[in-house]
Amino acid sequence: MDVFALAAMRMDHTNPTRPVPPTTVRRLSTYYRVLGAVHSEGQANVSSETLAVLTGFTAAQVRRDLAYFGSFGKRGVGYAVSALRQRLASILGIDRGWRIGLVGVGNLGRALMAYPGFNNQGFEVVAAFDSDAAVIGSTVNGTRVLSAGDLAHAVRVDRIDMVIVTVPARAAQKVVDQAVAAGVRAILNFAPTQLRVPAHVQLSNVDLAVEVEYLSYSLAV
Amino acid sequence: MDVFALAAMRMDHTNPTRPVPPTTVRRLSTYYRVLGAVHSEGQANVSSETLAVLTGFTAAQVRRDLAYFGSFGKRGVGYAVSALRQRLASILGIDRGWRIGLVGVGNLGRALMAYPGFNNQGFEVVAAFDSDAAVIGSTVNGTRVLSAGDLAHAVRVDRIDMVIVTVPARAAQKVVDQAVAAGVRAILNFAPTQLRVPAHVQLSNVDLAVEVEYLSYSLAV
DNA sequence: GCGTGTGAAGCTTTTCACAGCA
DNA sequence: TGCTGTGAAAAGCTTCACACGC
Repeated sequence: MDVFALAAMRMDHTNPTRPVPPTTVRRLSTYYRVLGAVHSEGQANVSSETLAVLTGFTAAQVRRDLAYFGSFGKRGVGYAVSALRQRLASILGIDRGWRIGLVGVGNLGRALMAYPGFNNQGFEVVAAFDSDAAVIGSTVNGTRVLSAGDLAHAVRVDRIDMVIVTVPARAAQKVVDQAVAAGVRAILNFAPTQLRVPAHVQLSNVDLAVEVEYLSYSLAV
Repeated sequence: MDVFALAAMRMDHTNPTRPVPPTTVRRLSTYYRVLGAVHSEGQANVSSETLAVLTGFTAAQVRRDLAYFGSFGKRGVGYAVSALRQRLASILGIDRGWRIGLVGVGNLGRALMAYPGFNNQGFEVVAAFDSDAAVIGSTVNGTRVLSAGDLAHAVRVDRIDMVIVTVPARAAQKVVDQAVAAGVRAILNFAPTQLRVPAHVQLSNVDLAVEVEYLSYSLAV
């Protein structure tokens, strides 16, 4: 492919021309979810104003967010629900069947394995891991639980792209080191601790205490 | 108390003089957590640079964040670990023993009830609720599980300040309406749906799908 | 007429860089 | 000397408001 073909690709409204704010990417996820509801109600088109009501964002935000990826709405009409939903899936990469390994089959790990939109919508938990002999060998949500020691091997054999970490904080870095050494490209960390990963590995953290404490602050003011 | 006493209160470095960015409040939560670790290592003082390494934020962010609430560090020395930790607890309001009701005792609800820093650190889950007869009456993490129908009554009798919602999306609005009508002041919502609450009620949402999809986007780019 | 797409303005948040105090 | 606290600059993000195309 030559340089002109590459330039054409960039012009076809599949790739953004300007940098996309991280805040926008996080909102895309919510648009995708509510479009599912709109779709199952049989609506063919939806306006930025309606999406604003359904998501809690503003209409201007909705239009700006979607416009990063091309002109996708029709003036006077709105956005085609089904096409927009597919487009968002493609942009978010959740149409690729990412292969996920989940480490730590406690309550949080089980909750995530059963979460609507995790094991189905574009993600497949292909293996789960734990260090508790009472859990190893059992099946959770249709996925076999392996020994934590098998993580590196399984990452390679099962071609795991992403690891979700739901182990206690003290065990998290070791898990991540093994996963990274075995070639994992992304880590989603739920353990309340700061993890170190090489620059080529994507890391996101979810701290379950942050939002409660934010609410506590709001009440206390 | 006269107007001068009130003015003095505002000058005593307990209350911020400038508006505090929400981003700062969310980071305070992380400072509080890592200060616990620093404290148990016996460190008396800690610099903004060290806090930056431990949290993944920048040293300038740390100093700016803490300075919203007063001059709390010593130049050339850093921040007094123990005093800063107590101060953050006071700012975040997590020294007040907020009384929490948790609705939806599935895996996610159980995970939160067992979460370090939830049931202890300043929050007390005083009652849990579910609609499943197989769970009602049992005890989870030392808390009795009541019928979801008892929510409004329990909010009043047990003086519940905050409700954590870990029910399926379709059941969430009803739970919130009951809790709000009974006088709850804050809602922490884990259900993937947009909730409506009156302006005087604080609402925070945690969407567990957002960060996985953000990682998916990062991998797909 | 309706509702998108987007310059421009406004606001928020981060980063820089250094004066000033222990 | 070391490290905080903070003006000022830069970067990032949201909102406004309206031209334009369906």
